[in-house]
Amino acid sequence: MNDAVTAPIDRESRASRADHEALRLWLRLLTCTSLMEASVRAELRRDFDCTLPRFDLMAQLERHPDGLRMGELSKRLMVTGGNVTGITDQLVQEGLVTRAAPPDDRRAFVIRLTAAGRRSFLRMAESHEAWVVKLVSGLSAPERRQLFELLAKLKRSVTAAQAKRESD
Amino acid sequence: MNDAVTAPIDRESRASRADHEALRLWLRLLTCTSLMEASVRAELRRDFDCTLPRFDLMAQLERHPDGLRMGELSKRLMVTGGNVTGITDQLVQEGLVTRAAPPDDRRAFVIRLTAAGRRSFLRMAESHEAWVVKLVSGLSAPERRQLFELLAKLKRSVTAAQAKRESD
DNA sequence: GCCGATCATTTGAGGCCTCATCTATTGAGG
DNA sequence: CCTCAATAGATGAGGCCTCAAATGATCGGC
Repeated sequence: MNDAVTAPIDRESRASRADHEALRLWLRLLTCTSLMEASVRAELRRDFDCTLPRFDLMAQLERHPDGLRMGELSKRLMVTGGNVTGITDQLVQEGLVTRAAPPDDRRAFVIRLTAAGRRSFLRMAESHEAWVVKLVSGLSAPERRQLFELLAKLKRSVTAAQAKRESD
Repeated sequence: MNDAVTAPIDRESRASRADHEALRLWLRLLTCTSLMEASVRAELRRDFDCTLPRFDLMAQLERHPDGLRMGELSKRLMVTGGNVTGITDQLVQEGLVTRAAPPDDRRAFVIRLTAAGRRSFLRMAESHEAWVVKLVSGLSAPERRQLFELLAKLKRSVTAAQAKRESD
C-alpha cells in the first residue's frame, strides 16, 4: 500500500456535504497552509537546521537594518511578546542577532541582525524562495494573481468581522 | 490610539517589492490563515473554554460514530501520532471520548465520542460555523467559490511538488 | 512453530505559543 | 516634584507539536 499516492485524507474531509460552504472554504484554506508550512519547515530543517519562527524573525530584521524593538517584532510576526523574548534569546546565544539598549528609552531593546546572522539568513532565503516558487508552480501566473487578490479580500473580510465583534 | 483600525502590520509586509510574487502569495496565505485561526481559537476559548485541536479531534469523531483509530485521527488532523495521544488522553480524562480495544488488533485503539462529548461538540459546532460564516462574509458567493477552486488547485500543486522532491 | 519486517501506539526531550502576571520605565497632570 | 496610568519587556505555567526511540502486536514465509 502506498499512501503517498492515494487521495489525501485530511482535515478538509471533516465537513460533510450538508455542512456549510463557508466551513469547507475555511478547512481548505487551513489544509493548504498546513501543507505548505509543513513543507517549508521540513526544507529549512533539513537543509539549514533552522526553524520557521527563527527564519521569520530574521527575515523581519533583514528588512530593517536599523533594528526593531521587541514589540515591533511581536506585531509583525503576529505572536505574543513573551514568545519573541524566547526566540530572540536563542538567536543572541547563537550570535545571529544582538540586543542593544536605545539611548532614549531604557525599557526597550533594539534587535539587530549580526553580520553572521545576515549571511546565514540570505543563504536560507534564496533556497526558501526557490522552494516556495516550486510549491505554487502548479498555478498559472494569472491564477496566482487572482488567488492573491481574493486572499486580500478575505483578509479585509476577516479583519472587519473581528472589529465588529470587538466593538460589542 | 486604536490599533484595531490602523493598517495592519503583519508578516506579509516582510516581502519587499523586489521579492518574488510567489513569496508574497505564500505570505498572504499565511496571514489569512493566521488571522482566521486566531479568531476561531479566541471564539472557542472565550465561549467554550476549548482549544482548536480538541475541537478538531472531536469534529472528526462526530463524523465517524463508529470511532477512529489513533493513526486515522493522526492522518486526518495532519499531526503526528504522539500528539494525538496527548490530546486524546485529556479528552478521556474529561469524559468526552473513550478509548476502546478492538477485538481484532491488540495494537490499536478505537476512539469514540461519548454522549457528553457529542453534546459538547454539537453545541460548539453551531457557534463555530456561524462565526466562520461571518469571517468570510466579506466575499460574495461567486468569489468564495472561486477562492475554493483556486485553493484546490494550490493543494494539488503543493502535493505534486512535494511528491517530486521526495522521489529524488 | 518461529523470525524478521512492519505496524499501532506511547514516551520523552525540546521548541513554539498563549495567557496572566510581574518589574521597570516613561510621561502627563496636579 | 510626585503620583499614577500606560508602556516595554520578562517570566512561568500549561498546551500543542515534532522528532526519534522504544514497546508490543501482527503477519508472511520458512
